[in-house]
Amino acid sequence: MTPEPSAVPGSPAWWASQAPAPAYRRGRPPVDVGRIVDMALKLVDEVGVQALTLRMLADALDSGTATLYRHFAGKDELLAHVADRVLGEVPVPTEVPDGLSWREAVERGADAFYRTVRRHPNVLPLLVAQVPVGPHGLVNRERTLSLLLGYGFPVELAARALTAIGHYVIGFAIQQHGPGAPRPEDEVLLRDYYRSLDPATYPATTAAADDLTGVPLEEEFRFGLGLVLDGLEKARP
Amino acid sequence: MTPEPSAVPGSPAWWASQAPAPAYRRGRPPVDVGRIVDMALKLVDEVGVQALTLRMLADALDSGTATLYRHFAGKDELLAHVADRVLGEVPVPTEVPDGLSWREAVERGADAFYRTVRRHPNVLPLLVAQVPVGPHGLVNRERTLSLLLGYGFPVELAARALTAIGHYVIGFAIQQHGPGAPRPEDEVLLRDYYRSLDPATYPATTAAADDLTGVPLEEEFRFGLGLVLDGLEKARP
DNA sequence: ACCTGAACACCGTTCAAGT
DNA sequence: ACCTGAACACCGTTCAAGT
Repeated sequence: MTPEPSAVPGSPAWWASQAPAPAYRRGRPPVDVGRIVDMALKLVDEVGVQALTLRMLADALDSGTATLYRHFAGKDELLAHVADRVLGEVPVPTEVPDGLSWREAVERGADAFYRTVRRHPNVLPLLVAQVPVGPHGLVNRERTLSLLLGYGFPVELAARALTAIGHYVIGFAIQQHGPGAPRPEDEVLLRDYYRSLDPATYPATTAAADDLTGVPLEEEFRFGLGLVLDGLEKARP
Repeated sequence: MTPEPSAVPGSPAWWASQAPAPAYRRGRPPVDVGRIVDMALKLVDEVGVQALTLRMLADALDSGTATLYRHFAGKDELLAHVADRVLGEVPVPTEVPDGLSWREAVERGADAFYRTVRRHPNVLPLLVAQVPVGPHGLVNRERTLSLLLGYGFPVELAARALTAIGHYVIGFAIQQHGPGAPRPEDEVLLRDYYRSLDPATYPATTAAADDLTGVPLEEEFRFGLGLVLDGLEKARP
């Protein structure tokens, strides 16, 4: 009945096996988990997940790679903590805000989530890879669900709304801001690329070139979110 | 005026620099690009992007890693072709289908896209990483845009609808089917995990445990897609 | 002219030896 | 009892030597 040792880092079984406060560490270790995760996030923000090296991280902490393995089973596990660390930055209200309609409150929540992940675009591949069930992910889910329930959503609709909106925000963010997305200065290149296509073969794409690129991202984000909220409005009892 | 040599594989500039039919290869090489990409896709389907090794791929092709570099500049470039290869499997209608409302046609298109990427869950991280502007991605975008235009969508709305729906499908698929998503047999574990949380701390999550897990995925997919389409219906002139 | 064995630099991970 | 230098196996990539 030992906890599954091969649980995938980031999976529910794995998070469940993680001690909330690692009791095996006594005294004040020279590097603690929080410092490692903070520094890892800083480096991921700078160079990306791929380019982050455990040696690089260890050097930045004035330590060695072997030391990291005293706190984390491996790179994947470390990255799962980095992802949850970012979710901890999302400001999720703890109670139903006064004088806001459900729609305004949900819009505000989705917006706060979006703005947080935009600050950490290189972390997006980690967030998209799995359903976030780390400590901060759980708290955020709980607060958002009870917000919806507080607005009178039936449990089932609240659950589905949460999934739909979460998917929308993450899906939008990674495709617009993730590593590999066109950088702002490349947007004009993408437009030129669409324009340079043969209009005989690509009539619609060349005609829509200006609408497919260069649209202010906030606006595009709000447009798609608005579609989802329109749909939810219709689904509400 | 040489083509940017450091263009990121998969980016517009990079695809633009790719010759449609590599003219530098004369005669019949023992391994051609198509065979490499097909085999790479097969291996990615089996073991995932991370675990795919160029040595593994070379062995499967009875070749050596150095040979692969005669056809691709590196692993990233190879993977960009794998991603576009999958987009080539999506059946996108070439003209407005008879007797279908725009909503039915769009629903059908999103569904076809969803079913294709579900067959290649390990490829999802590649699709999500960048706006797909490879040859097949371009053709799919063109056909879908002209479908919407054919139904009378204004150009701008068509472009935004395409982006919103594309984001929804990919975002949903990677979070439900991508590597790291709970496997079907783990769904019950995720439910037990939610249920096992302290109801005092997580009242909403424990109450919604059954609605957050085990929902048939087709149904959940259609629900969220329906929301977007409801919104589009409202936005149509 | 095209292919490739063998090497290179470097990665994640481990462990015996330090303090 | 805790930390870590140094090594290990293996990765993506390169190039000189083959045919």
